[in-house]
Amino acid sequence: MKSEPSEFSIDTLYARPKHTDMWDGVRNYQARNMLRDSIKKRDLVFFYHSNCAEIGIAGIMEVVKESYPDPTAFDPDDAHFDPNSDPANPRWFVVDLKFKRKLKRVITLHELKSHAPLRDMRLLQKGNRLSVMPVQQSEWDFILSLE
DNA sequence: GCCAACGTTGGC
DNA sequence: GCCAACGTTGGC
Repeated sequence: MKSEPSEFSIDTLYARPKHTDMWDGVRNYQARNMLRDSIKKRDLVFFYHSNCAEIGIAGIMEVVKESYPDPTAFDPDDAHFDPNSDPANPRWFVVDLKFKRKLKRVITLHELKSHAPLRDMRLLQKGNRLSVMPVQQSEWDFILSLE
């Protein structure tokens, strides 16, 4: 999952009560579908820092609560308010994530691109802009071996 | 700040 | 249903 650290970083998550927060504000249907349907409790998730000085994978989170409606979609004062999301038929979803650990160092995008075993990673495909995307087990293991 | 890639909107 | 216009993402 991607976030701009100027908005919300791995350290922001750590500073939250119980090191846990909801992953709100996703407003893309493909990403929504993954949040809603595919991501399960106890899944592990890479925290990717985008659009910043050191772009790459910064840490690991754990899903502690499966999908439920994104409350920010119902709040007119929230930047992610969506008047078309009806509480009776919510359009957007969140999961709760708990900080697990930071990687020993940020594994940068540049470095990820340099490794053949990661060639097919969703993150590295051209034009990819999804903020939530799957990681294969083999990719996960390989990335952690780079630490 | 630039711009390629992509998603969404809305007129027709 | 098509597609031009527009907005957003995110690396550089």
